[in-house]
Amino acid sequence: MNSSDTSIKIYDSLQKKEVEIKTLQEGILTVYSCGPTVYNYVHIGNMRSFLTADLLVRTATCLGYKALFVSNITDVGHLTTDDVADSCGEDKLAKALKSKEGECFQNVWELSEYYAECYIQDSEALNITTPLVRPKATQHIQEQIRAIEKLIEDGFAYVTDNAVYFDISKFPEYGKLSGNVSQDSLLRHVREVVKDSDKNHPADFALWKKDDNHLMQWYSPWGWGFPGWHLECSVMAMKYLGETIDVHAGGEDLLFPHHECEVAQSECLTGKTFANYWLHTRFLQVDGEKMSKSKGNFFTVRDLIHNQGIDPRALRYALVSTPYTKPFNFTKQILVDASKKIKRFDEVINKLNENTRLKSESEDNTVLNILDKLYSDALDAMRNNLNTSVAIAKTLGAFKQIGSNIEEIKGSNATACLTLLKKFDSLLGFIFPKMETGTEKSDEDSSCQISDEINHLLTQRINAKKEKDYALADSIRNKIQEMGYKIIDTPEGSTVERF
RNA sequence: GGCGCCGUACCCAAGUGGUUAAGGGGAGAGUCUGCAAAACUUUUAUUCAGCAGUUCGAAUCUGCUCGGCGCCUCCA
Repeated sequence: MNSSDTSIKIYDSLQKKEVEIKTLQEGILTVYSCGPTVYNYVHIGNMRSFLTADLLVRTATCLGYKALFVSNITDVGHLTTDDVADSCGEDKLAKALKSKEGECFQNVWELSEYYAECYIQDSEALNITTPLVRPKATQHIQEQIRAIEKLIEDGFAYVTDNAVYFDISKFPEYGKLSGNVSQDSLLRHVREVVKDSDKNHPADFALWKKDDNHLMQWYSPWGWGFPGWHLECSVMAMKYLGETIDVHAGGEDLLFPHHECEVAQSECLTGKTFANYWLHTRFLQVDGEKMSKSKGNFFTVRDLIHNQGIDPRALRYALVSTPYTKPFNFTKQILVDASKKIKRFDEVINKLNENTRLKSESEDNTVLNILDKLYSDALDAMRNNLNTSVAIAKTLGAFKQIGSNIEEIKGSNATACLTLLKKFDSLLGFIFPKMETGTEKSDEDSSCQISDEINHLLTQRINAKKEKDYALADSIRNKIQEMGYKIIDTPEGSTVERF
């Protein structure tokens, strides 16, 4: 690998090995990332998988690709038992409406609108690249109906009294993505829940459900009803990115049935490969266990950022600290470590900003050259299957480099360092704070809450120190610490900050 | 039952045929400091779950054993 190499390697779930991405069009990378079903706030596990797509897009962009990125919002059709091909069970949105949290909404439309908006806010907080389009399933019903009509016309789908189904026997490759090729594994869990005796094969999946009682329904050639969950992604990916896309990303759980079904219906629609590469993010665990509400180890992005005061950059740092190919064990410790690093970033950046105003004394570019090399190493790591662990190590190396030479880095050198750090930031996205639009309050928070009382104590301590009354100085420090602040003495004076 | 993953220091973790086996946390030492804290410098795995094999060469490939886990079942 050398610095002019712009190839990107990823682990492709279809080929089940690491491969180099050959884009369909030179210099353009199309990425479709499966977004959330908006029936609740997104949690950190959702975000980890969205972050994978984001990192791929960032890496490609840093390498000079034009990355075309689309990420959907599922706001209809995702049933609670979509696993089974029959798509029976309750609509997730309808179920959410009936739940306690759902009481404040007039209807499912309002509910999905609300959670979709929250999802976008949370994505932005975590500095996830804004997609070109965030298509919603409900805004693409006509496209889905047309796709179903074509599938029926071409003999890939059939109609029963209850639904329109995709006929998996017409697509011999069904199962190629998930490895669920045996009849046994296809049938295993379908048997118990067959609701439609007119189905050809129990594993045939629904493209359209006839249901004139559903809370969200549309009129179709097959009467009132709603689309199946899998079709929306096929239709929207093709609409915005073309019949074949380069990379399709999502959580590992989507591999089957969701992505398997997408492949089948898309490839039957167009006769072309749907996605050349499949990128699946492994699950996130919390303290070694699966994250679930019942275990009480369930974290939403909003809760951590807004209620627990976690810097969104620290959360982002933590969530990407282990490559997407490995399960990630989220712990409080990781978040604490990440927060410390972010704080350090800020300190270094502030100091650099101050130093830009000083006159540069030397023409020595050693540090800059080292930083340049570290950046190219980080980019190489990202090209190599999004190895965030190494990329982060290189980033920390850069900060260490600057930190140990900070007094010598002045003027144009300081400016050049900041420019380089911005390159690291465009790759990894957690170094510089996002420009806040007034919702974030952490800055004022810390300054506001340093009350007059504390400032008074601080002054008293400084005076005590001047008079070499260290016993008094220490007792004042203890007092301040009891109030939840720690003292930082610098050559320029003393300040406090929250623990 | 089927498919798949993982086991690297006290902890997290990168590394997938030849490297001094990254990086972070923790712990120890030093610089600075009245003392702390922070920061900086530095030390911390002759060894990669075990055994056998392939190879000039293995953490990395193959086989077996032991241990942990995921998916196929709500999920990103």
